[in-house]
Amino acid sequence: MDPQREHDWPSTEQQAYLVQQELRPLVRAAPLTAPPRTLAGLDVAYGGSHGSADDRVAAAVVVLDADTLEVLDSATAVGTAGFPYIPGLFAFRELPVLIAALRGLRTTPDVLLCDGQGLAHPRRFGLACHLGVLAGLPTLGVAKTPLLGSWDEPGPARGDSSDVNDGGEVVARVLRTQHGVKPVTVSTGHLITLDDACALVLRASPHYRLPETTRLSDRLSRTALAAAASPADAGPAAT
DNA sequence: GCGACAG
DNA sequence: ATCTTGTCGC
Repeated sequence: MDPQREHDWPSTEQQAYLVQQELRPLVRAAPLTAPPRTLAGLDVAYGGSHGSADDRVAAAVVVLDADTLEVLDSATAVGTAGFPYIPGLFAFRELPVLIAALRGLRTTPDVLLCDGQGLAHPRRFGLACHLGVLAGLPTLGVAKTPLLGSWDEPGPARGDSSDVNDGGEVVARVLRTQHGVKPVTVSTGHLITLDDACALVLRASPHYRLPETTRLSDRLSRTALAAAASPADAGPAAT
């Protein structure tokens, strides 16, 4: 009775690669069917001892009016990070709790603004693509730092941008959301064009480097994590 | 082979 | 992501 199997089962990491390979063809490069009326931001906060593969996490989703950026709906979920942080496999770490949070919404957002990459990924299937396919909604990725690719430094003005190239294709765009700030990296997730994705990110970032969707979901996920620290946690909770 | 590497 | 003091600037 060896503790190990005789046969070499695929490692968890290898299985994750296979899942991405299977799901990637489901991504649609189609444009938005209509101007979005609502935008949703998603983020995850981590707590407890870091580095561990099963720490406490809290996810938050905040739905905003696409024009006024007024908060229309929000939901949170707490859980466990059952997957380590591996660049390229980031989605497997945050997806479960993010999906749980999404299920707590009363409304269905028109577009999901994800905290990370979409197409700008080694296998062209980052978190935003993954989330788009699973939720069946238009998604885009807005990352604070690029994961790969090369690009020219964009101009200094708000709205200035430059295409990110990787392997001979444009996979993202670095976009200056405020004058003089470090650009964010925007890439398509699902059912949206890169032009529309950048326009939405810019519209959602009237005051700061990061869009309000990201800032609000970041804040909410942290408070949700703190609130769930003492009591025995429950499932998704709507606000 | 070596280094880099979303959050 | 998270751990953290002081510091620059409006």
